[in-house]
Amino acid sequence: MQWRDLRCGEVGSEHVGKTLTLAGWVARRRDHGGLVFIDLRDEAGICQLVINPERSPEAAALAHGVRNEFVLQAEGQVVRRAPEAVNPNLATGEVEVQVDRLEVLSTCPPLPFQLDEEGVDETLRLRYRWLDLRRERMQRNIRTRGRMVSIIRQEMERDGFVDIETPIMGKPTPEGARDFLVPTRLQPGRFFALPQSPQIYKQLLAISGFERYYQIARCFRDEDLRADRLQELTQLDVETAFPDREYLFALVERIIARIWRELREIELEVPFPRMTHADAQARYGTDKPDLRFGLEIQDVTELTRSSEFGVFANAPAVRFLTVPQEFSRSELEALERVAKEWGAKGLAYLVYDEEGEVRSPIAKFLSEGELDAFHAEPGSTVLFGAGEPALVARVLGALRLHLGRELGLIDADAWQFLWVTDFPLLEWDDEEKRWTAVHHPFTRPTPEGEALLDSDPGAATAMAYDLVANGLELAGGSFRIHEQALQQKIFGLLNISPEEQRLRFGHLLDALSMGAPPHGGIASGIDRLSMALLDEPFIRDTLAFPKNQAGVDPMSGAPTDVPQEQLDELGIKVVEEETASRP
RNA sequence: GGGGGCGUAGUUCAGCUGGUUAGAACGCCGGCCUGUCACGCCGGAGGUCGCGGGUUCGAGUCCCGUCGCUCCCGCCA
Repeated sequence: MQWRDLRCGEVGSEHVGKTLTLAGWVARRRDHGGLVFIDLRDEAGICQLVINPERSPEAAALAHGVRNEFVLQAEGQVVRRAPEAVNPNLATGEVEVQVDRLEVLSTCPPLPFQLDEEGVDETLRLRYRWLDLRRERMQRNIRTRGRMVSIIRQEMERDGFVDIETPIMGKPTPEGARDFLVPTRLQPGRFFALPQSPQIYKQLLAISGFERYYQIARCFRDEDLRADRLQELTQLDVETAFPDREYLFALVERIIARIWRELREIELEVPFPRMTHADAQARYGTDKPDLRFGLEIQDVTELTRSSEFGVFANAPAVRFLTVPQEFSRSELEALERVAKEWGAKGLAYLVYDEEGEVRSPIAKFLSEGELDAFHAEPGSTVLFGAGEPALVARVLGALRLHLGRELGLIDADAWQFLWVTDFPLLEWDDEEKRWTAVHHPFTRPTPEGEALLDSDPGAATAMAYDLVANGLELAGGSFRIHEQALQQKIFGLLNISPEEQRLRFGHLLDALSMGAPPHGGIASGIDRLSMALLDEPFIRDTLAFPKNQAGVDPMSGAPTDVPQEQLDELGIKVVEEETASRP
């Protein structure tokens, strides 16, 4: 019998005297009154061993000198501990075992950091990740993530999706993120690329007749890391032939609802609400609105077109936020700094004090009609954004989020899932002077969008959608282009020449020409999903072995230099030493 | 590529405007304690204040540079 079986219920007298064999880490040892107490930790929790030197001199001798984090194996009998007879704040488990025999399986020096301490330097934690992972929180994260993936697989297979692996070594992609490249000895001077996603493969599978494909796929992007961003990420990758958006949304809702129900005991309301991308931009200034609080953006562009205030009159967009708080001069300066960080030139405001009097440097330029339109309750502040619509949205969206956090408007226990639909198809890149794909170049325009491709491509909408939860993007997908001609047209708009199209995407274009069914799907970041599920602010703590923010693994030291012979074989010459220091 | 923050004992941190031998807690080592459980009590070891330079009679503290970490912007179809 294992002690963890006892923990399912209360330890009763029927258990007393049962012999147990158990093994685990020594979490703590105390000597008291001639007895030795050892808190033994295994994956199920903590149980306490009591060693009486008179009853088992052998065990006592072994226990002597045992510090934290040794590995022990012990045999002994369960001792019942009546709750009223012991400290009610019993911290080391409900089961106590009187030890008859004990063996030290493995010894340990003092640890480089204490496992019960929070805020330990991340480099240190990553360097000794095998210790860090012993901590309760990390055990919970990794185990919960495993159970989450298991639920995902069950649900996908229940609906007849086939798990198909796709190559890790593939072809570099010209669009999107930077590729990780892999040289090969058999083809010196040529490179594979690690997949940024299995996008083209899954489309080819749909064309092959696998009408329901899924994969828990590893993806790689050689871009800078963030608290919620990895270079090497895992995603649930889904593709269907003859796609049905309602089915895909319902599938994802079903999976997520089950995950939250079984792993968090939270019942989510399904179906999740929906909002168009245009609506999200206008009302929340972002494509991933956090709906746990209001503070919506309002538009007054029409009204201010004839304003006496030049900044408003000349701006292509004027919008504002009404905040239920009277800000001081210094608070407004701090808010202006936030606005400037996001690209605003300044921050115009109207403060209504407790008497309802207006305090503002711009009030004197505003007409009666304007002041009426902006009017707010006493003890509140109106914050303006004026300029290009995209900029105004970005600035006010950032201010809204900043204020939501600062003013404590966010209900930390709430879960606000949201489908954002009808994304734009294309986006103008001012630096490169060309259109780029908002989602990816294989995304299908809506029928209305397709009609606009020649006249006003920037206004074309796409059959693309994202799932957002509490302001975090958890999934995204689209219907794909399944006609060769339309795909070529989009490539053309993206400024990819026919020669380049052939070179980069010849296989896809050929496949599209050979009876490709309509297809589409969705992908969801498992790491982000874990973050949300676990309430973890840092994505790296949802992974067993992450890299640090510099993309380095402090444990192994990777990436490292390689011997010259290895490079010679690959036909690679390293021209310039990187300035980054080596571990 | 740019901006902010941090770097002091094994760990987490304190160290005000520059001023004796740089502190605390936890951890570690030794001793005491007959049921401890954040045990308690007594004692002890442990520091190139990231590194280099400068200002000063005097620098953990001020200045410059540099390295590392972290958060953000850019970037992330």
